[in-house]
Amino acid sequence: MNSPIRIQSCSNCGLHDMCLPLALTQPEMQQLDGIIKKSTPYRRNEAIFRQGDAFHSIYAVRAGMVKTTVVNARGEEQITGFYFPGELLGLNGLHENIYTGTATALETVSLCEIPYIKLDELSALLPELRRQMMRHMSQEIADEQDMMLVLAKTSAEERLGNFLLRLSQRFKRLGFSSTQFRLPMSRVDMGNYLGLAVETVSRTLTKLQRRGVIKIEGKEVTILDFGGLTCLNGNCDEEPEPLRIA
Amino acid sequence: MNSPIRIQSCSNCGLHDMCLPLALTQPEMQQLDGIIKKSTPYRRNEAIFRQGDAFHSIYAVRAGMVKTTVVNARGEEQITGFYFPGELLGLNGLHENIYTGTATALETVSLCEIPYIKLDELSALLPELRRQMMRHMSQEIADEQDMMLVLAKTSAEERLGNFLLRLSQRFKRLGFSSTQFRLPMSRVDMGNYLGLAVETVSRTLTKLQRRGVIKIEGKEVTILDFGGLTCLNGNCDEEPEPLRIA
DNA sequence: AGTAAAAATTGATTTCGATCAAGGGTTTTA
DNA sequence: TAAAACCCTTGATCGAAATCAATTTTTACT
Repeated sequence: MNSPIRIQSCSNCGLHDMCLPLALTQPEMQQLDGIIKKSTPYRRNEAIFRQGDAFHSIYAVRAGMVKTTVVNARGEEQITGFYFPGELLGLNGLHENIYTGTATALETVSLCEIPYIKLDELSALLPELRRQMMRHMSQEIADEQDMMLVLAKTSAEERLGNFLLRLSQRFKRLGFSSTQFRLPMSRVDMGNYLGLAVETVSRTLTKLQRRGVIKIEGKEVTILDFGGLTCLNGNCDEEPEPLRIA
Repeated sequence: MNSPIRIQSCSNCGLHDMCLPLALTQPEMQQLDGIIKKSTPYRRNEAIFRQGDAFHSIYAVRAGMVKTTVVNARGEEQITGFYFPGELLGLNGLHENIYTGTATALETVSLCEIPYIKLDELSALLPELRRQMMRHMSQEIADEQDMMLVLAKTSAEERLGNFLLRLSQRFKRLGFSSTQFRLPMSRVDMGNYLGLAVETVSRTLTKLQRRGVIKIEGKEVTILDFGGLTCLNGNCDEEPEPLRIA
């Protein structure tokens, strides 16, 4: 039913499958084991770290999905990202040694914990891992800038289309079907992330379904027409077909 | 008239004033000089790097202000940030060796260029500089997440209020007045950054002025009531005074 | 299994900000 | 110093999505 996405542990770094192909010697592997802790699993809705907590670790997702949120002074909450296996959590904690957001498990989640104080030690041992981490940070900056564009400039339909496409790509990268997958988050969460009311999310999904671009049954999504979705992002010449109401 | 904000070069790292207080020996300083290039000044509207260019360098702003933009497939452009002296440009280029955005000088700008291929060399020479860079990246991630919240959840008034406050803080950090400063960007740019139409920016600034929170004459801003602005961000108990039309 | 609680859908109405339109200012450039 | 290009402001209208409201479906719990 609600089984989390699970991937094999990376045979090179022991973190996850998405690692660089590092060529490690046996003693290096053992050293690594002493630094990186495999955490006990987190359950649905359990917090991994909270906004304002003292920063102590970066986490790599091994299985399951995680959301991160920030809260402003007025108490409004914004989901800032969904994290898949192979992605890193807590990168925004380094600059002032405080987590600037909260990470919550969307389902049963298992993680690797990399204590911050071991980071230099780790860097020395594995310079490639450090570079990898910087690439992850760079990726996150680029992704968030794209998200700013989405939030500032696009319609509800475009946002949902873009969102589904990006989910699809990530499932594909993990070796799962890119045309059929299970949404790990609620409609409320989608709306929160995309800056839309739940009602708008629901209506828009229905609209896309009527148009024959997707099929959606509860949390199960099937993408029927990638072209139609890509169109919404402007990657096509013609405008999408206007909805013809029966 | 249009003189860029200029700060003294950092006596430690030679990059800028905002650096960590690094204790460098004379030979270390000389090595650094060979790695970091002081670029020729860029003029208003000149591009420093463009979206899609091969990634080659990270830049530190020494004087003047810079904006960065991303463009989506439909050709819509979004300003993703304004960069002040002491801040780093190009951090989003590392992950796939391509700049994922464009950086443009808002006024005459001088920069330090740190070639990417020298980055490892530099890291070895100055581990503290590497940590500093990671902190900058972390800061950028956190800032952008805050911006996502602003774009997804707040009204035009709140966005402008938040924007002016953050500008004010940055001017203060550079040793300038936090209550009176010159906006380095046009109303169009503000609107673009904040996800608002120019007309809305203009109207909202007028409204804030009528309410006596700010005074604005062209590009010169005076903040008259910090409390009033902070209120807009939810950092106060009472709601802001509704505008009483004369 | 049965019930309570939570999540999702659909409809009606309202609202904030986009868009359209026009006029006045202010820098550039020749 | 003209004129051209751009920038800013204000007004009127319109529309996409928020909000309010009600029902149905799904999930969680005893």
